[in-house]
Amino acid sequence: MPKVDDAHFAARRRQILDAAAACFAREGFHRTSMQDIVREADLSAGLIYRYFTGKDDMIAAIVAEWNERRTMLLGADPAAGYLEVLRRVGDPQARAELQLAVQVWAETVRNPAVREMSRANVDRPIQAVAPALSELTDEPEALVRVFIAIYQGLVLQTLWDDDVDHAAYVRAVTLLLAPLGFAPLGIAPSGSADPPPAGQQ
Amino acid sequence: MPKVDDAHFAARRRQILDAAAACFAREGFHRTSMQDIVREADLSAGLIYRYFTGKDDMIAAIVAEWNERRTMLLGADPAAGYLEVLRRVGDPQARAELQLAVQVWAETVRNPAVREMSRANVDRPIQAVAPALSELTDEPEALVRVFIAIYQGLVLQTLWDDDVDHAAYVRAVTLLLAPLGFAPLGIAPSGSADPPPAGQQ
Amino acid sequence: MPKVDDAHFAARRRQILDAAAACFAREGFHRTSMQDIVREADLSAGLIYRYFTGKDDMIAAIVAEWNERRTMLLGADPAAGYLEVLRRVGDPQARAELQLAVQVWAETVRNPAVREMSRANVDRPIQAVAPALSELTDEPEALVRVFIAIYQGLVLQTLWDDDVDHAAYVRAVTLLLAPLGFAPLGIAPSGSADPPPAGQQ
Amino acid sequence: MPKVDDAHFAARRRQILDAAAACFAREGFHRTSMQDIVREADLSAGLIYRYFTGKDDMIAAIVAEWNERRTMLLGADPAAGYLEVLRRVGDPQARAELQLAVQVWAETVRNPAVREMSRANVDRPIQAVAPALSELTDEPEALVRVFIAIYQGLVLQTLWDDDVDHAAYVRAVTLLLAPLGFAPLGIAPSGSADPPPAGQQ
DNA sequence: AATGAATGAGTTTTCATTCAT
DNA sequence: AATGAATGAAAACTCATTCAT
Repeated sequence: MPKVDDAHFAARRRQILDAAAACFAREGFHRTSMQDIVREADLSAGLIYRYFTGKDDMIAAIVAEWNERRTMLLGADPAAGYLEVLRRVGDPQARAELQLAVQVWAETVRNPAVREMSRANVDRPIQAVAPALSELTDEPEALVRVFIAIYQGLVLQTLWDDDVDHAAYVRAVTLLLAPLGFAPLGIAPSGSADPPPAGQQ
Repeated sequence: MPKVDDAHFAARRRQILDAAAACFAREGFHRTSMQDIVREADLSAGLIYRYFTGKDDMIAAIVAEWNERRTMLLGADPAAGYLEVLRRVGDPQARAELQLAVQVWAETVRNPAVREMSRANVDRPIQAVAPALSELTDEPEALVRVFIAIYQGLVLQTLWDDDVDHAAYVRAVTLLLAPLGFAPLGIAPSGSADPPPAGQQ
Repeated sequence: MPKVDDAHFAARRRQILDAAAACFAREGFHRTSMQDIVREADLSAGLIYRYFTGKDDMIAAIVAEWNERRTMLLGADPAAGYLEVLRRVGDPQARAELQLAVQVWAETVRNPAVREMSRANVDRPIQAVAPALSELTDEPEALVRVFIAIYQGLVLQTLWDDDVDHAAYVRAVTLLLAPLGFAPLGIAPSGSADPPPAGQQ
Repeated sequence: MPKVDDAHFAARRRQILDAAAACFAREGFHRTSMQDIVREADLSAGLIYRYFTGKDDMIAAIVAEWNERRTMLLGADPAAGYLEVLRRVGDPQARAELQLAVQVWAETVRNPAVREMSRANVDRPIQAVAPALSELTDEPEALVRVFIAIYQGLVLQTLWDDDVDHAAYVRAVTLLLAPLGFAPLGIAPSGSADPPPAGQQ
């Protein structure tokens, strides 16, 4: 087989990363053996090492890819993106992704590279959104952190309980945000509870 | 077995669990070898198996213990306990505990027993607190979930960034909760310790 | 099994080193797998790593031991020792040792630690014997080097030809050395050629 | 196959053998991977197998070639050639060749074909030179063996010590040979470059 | 009760070799 | 003729667990 074109190379890489991500999401990084990935990807052990130097390299690649996707989702309009991300958590199809996210979080503890990437995923929104919040509070960074936490916690709770009511969760979030007059996020207390007290900005 | 032996047994168990928890917090469950624990506990490899049937048993024991502590902290007065727990996240001494929490979260994905315990940690506050919130919203469960998420996300962000301003975070939380007139949690929108000023802002 | 006494430890180490040396002598360092050694020593793979960090560690230990033996042989009386060493080459029982020596020589090329040890095996005799030769030549170091080469070459040639006549070889050496009046080495042209010039001790 | 292809074939073979020899000299036969050779030769993995059946085949080819060169060097006039070979050891440019020689020596232990070739390298000079020495000793074979050993040992010692004084070594050799009136080898006890004093045969 | 030596299956990774293109 | 992607067996090394003492 002569040198294969870039498309093939990319497809193989995809195949490996997808297999790895599936395994990692299921069993975690360190309960997944290279053999597991080889089996899942249905190719030979040796081939993997032409694409990645080892498991850590694959972890890094997966986290980096994940970050890119996240950045793109939030990129254009962080406010709208945030809601989109929040809603996606409730999508049963996204379950593997949530599982993977939690594995990544655990990996941040011992893997500085992964930690930095995850941290960047928090810092970027802070940089992007905090200025717009400075009218509401003089500590806008903390407020963005709370938003992000609200997402992160939802991921965990969704994994632990199939019956989490995501619509209600989003409504509860809007209930909290409405009093801030949080138009920038496009959030309005539509589906639930009382309308925000009049007179509050 | 006389009383002394019970005490001895308990002390040994403690010694092992503490060593294991330290290792797990540092490296995660599945990067920690039994040898690591043996070394940390400074006892013999064989002895561990008289106290635990294997690594999974130790994980279960540690998660169970961790949950007990959590339950106790929140037990009496979940509202007051919540703030206490939130503040503890900022304590540099608690770092290992945060790291361990994240490892437990990752373990919930593949370990049903651990998942059930973690889920119970969410369900219990919901049972305890939701009724008190039903005046504020007709979906109080979701609101409690948000509170818990706010804690969970803070844990992650604290692990990723040494410079998280925990006081500001708590203030941001109070800022969100204030409009709800959230006296039950003892949260007030001012600095932190003061009682909520009448009239707000 | 509780901690075992030093004698047992030493015996195990011996067992491993002997097995390794046998394999190395037969197949060379890098054609010998750890499994080969495990099989030869008739113990488990894991155990080896309680005694040596890896194959390089075993190579180093074997070379070090070999050097010690060599040093001792030459130690007291280098001249007599030299002849003894030379004669040992002809002993069929020593064949494995010769084979091992050649493997060590090959290893010196890429392994600095082994190279230094082998070099020391040349430098030591030079330091010890050269002074005594300074009456015969003003370049005694070179003369010692020649003696050593005469040994090294004999090792090679013995490995290649079962019919090398070692006695004749030793006589040829004495034939060369006799004119130097080389009493210090205790060598006398007994079996061959001309008798040493009269008056020489 | 037209003539051009033969030339091309030979050139490719050269390219592979040179690359292999360089690798082997550096790391030894069994620490050199086919990939190493492929990289050094800058061609494809598959191609090698159109020229050699495998690594052992390449080793055999390299040893055979090496022996040819040696034979040629000594061929015409073993006596003159010997000194030339001895001097070449001191040439820093020849280092790789020395390293390769030692690897070949190690390989003789387990590879009968290589052993036979190396043995032939000793036997040939013995056949060629011993008769001329029979005036000096009735065991001329042993004497030739000593000469060869003097060369072999010098190779080793040169590899272990950059500061070996090769000129002094040659002088020490002549010092030993002088009493034999060893004109046939062209060796004279004076410095080195001078022609042998007249009157000597 | 306690030890830690011993095991052997399992892990990651490398390698010689093949073969479709 | 030449390529280099692909393979799968084997290498080095680790690990949870057992058990004789």
